[in-house]
Amino acid sequence: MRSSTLSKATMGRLPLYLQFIRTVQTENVSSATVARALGLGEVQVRKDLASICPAGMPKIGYPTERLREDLEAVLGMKQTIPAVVVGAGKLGRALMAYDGFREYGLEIAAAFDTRVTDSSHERKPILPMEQMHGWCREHEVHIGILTVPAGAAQEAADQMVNSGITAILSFVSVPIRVPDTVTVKHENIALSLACLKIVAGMSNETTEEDSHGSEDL
Amino acid sequence: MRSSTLSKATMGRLPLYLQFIRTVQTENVSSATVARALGLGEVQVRKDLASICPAGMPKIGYPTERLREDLEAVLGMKQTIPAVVVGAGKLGRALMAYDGFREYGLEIAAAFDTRVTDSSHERKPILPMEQMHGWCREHEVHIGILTVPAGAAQEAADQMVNSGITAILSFVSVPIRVPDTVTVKHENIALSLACLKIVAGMSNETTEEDSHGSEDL
DNA sequence: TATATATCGATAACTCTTTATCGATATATC
DNA sequence: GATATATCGATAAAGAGTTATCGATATATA
Repeated sequence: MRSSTLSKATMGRLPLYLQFIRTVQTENVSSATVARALGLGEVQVRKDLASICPAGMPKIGYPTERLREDLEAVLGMKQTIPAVVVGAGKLGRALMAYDGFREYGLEIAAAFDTRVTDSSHERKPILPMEQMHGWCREHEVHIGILTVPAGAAQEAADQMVNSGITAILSFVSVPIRVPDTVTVKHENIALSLACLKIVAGMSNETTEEDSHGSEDL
Repeated sequence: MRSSTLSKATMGRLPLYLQFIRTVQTENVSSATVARALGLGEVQVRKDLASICPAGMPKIGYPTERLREDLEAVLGMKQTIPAVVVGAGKLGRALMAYDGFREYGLEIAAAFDTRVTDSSHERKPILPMEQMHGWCREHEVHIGILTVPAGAAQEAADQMVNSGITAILSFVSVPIRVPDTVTVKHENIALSLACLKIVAGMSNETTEEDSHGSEDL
């Protein structure tokens, strides 16, 4: 199992590196530069980058172009693959319109909803749920974004799984049950804000001890 | 309370517990039940809960009501505090309409944008950026959600800081620079999806050598 | 009352992640 | 060519987080 020594933690930082590397203009970039820009430890950056790009050179750093390519390769951004949105409410439609996905090799191809509202002014089709199965099979879509109301989440998820979706990004605040073969990632925005509230010390209970400014959680 | 023994990891799970506890109907709930429901380890749940609720009893479990209260207390949900949205685009307006924040003691009070579009049909005001400073000071708002285009992010963030915002939830994909006194949490949706793409094994780039299915991340 | 059982809390063992240290090397300067 | 310096990769140490184990205890049952 020595094929990918990429730990979860490292994996989570790779997109961050890519984001920054894309802004670098110089031919080479050192771990120290990256570390400073992203507020990470220099050694950590070196360790992360070494694990995916063997082109680092003493005194020089990493060749920017090569590093970017390697990052994109590992992150699977060479090709753009399609995703669907399930639940064409406000959030769902906002995500459809969001063009930031392309940078990461993803494209939202369509949305599905039980109530098909007017989608004539949208650039991408909003289709009735009944068509999801056929549509996803036909277009070989395996990634779905779930943005339905909590009450409809489980049923929608079931239909997604049934349609061949194997990876779900859920914005629903309740947990959903899926087979082991399907991966679910919850993106609880309210929860994120709540954490921020805590971190920012707006709740009487503060974790007052880490003074070295790393502000994740 | 001096219980600053709450690790980041634990902190991140507390809202998850709260979410589930709120659905529990029985008078008491055991760590095993919670663990099963959330797919966590039984011991881990016990450790987490023990750190915030001393009312666990052998053979009984935790008193549901008491546990909920303690969770809400630690998470600072006793009182609802206001937040503002900066950038009233599609995502910004979708977040304004999202009512899941209240469950976590947060409420979006208003939005600000450079171009003030028609907000007469919105329940909450969308105001011009120029008014942010005064408005936030007057209403004592210290949490902001940043949903402007990447190019406008830094300037908007500066204005937020200047308006007294000390915690920012950013949906912008570029890093923003803020003083040390301000906490920023990035919520990169595209990035989340990208990770999912990797996890779901759609980027055949991860395991080139023989792999035994090391399913990390 | 005695025994059995479910469950907690604490300690310890383990694993994962981060940080520190150090020798090696590419380039620059003398 | 010799020396200095920036930077890498590797190894080791330290720190966090997770999982396993075990004794203690509240209730149930005989």
